[in-house]
Amino acid sequence: MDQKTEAVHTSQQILDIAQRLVQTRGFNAFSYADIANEMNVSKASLHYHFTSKAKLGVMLIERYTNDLGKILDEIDRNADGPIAKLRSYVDIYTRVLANERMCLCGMLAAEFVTLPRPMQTALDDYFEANELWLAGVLEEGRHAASLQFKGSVSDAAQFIIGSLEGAMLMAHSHGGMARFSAAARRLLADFGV
Amino acid sequence: MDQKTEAVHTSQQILDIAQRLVQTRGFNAFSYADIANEMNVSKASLHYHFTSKAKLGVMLIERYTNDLGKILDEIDRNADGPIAKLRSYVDIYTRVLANERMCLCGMLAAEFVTLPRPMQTALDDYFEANELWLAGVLEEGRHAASLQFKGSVSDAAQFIIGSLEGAMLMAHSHGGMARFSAAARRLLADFGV
DNA sequence: GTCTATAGGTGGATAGAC
DNA sequence: GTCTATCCACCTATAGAC
Repeated sequence: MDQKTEAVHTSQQILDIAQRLVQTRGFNAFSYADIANEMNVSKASLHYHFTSKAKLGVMLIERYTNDLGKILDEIDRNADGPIAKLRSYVDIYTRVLANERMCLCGMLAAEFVTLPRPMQTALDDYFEANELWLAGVLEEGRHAASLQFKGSVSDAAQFIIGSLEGAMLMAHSHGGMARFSAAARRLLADFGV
Repeated sequence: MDQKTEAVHTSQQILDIAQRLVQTRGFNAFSYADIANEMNVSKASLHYHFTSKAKLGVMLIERYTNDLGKILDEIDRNADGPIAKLRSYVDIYTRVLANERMCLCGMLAAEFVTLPRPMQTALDDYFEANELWLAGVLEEGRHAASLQFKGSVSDAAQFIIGSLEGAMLMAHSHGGMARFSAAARRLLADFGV
């Protein structure tokens, strides 16, 4: 492996570990030392790849948003209709929780006021992306009469996001996967799924 | 005011400030220094009232749980039937958010794995108290046919708690009170309210 | 009950050698 | 790219005077 490949690889590994730490402990409760210990490198090495914790945080959110985009694209390509899309969307959360993690951005939402501005902005983008995609699915479902719900699609989209994040938050600390699954089933049922 | 009264007053004031800081910033993102600055006393004085941050945290949760108990008792005395009780329960969250705060225990739930054991245990008790009370209301409402929902009362109670905490979490950082109110309306509607 | 002073640790970040 | 060494700010907590 040449230097550049190695560099990319290291950066990715740092992001992977940092992401897991944020998803389990939160942004304010992990440190460069945590990552350094796990990788058996010095803290200074990490600063070579990410000059500040704030920038590392922004990169985490942007990568997470990007990964979500790819998943949503794949759902759009493969899922057969709004009901399947909604189910697949819920499955995203299920898989995260199965890894004993919180949604990265749900965790960061709790810490929102303590985060540096650039991270707050990146968070806004993440949730907006979720909302826009969901609104599209709901609109499609309403038009095809395969989904039943009242009110605006954006209100409904925001409700779904909030309920899933909240169910995840509670399941992560109290009740585990069984609790989340029950909540997800009930939520889907509210939309006729 | 004698010494004892003064002591109680000071402890309460510390708890009040600490509670607000946890509700807005989280347990890991506030310090004795924050409280000391606000009260114009030294950090050491605070340690006289609460020897450790962990104990302060436990006291916060216990007081919060206690206050909730009083509110629920009052709802039980004054509210006319399950529908009114459910509405009043949602209003508790609304009032917290109107103060530009998160639910104390919702915030702590996000930080759960980083909290000292005694705080985790106290958190369990808080959510169990919510769930038990809600389950009672739901049972009553199902029996009187004033509330409509499927599945077990405890699943439904857990769903309500998760959805409200999640709606609050999202509203706190994105969308504000309007977003929470819309979510609360939709949630109540799902139970025929 | 409150203070000053301080201990002992950890945080993020930088300089400069290799 | 990684290291050691170091800085400075902040953290929780304690000792001891008042």
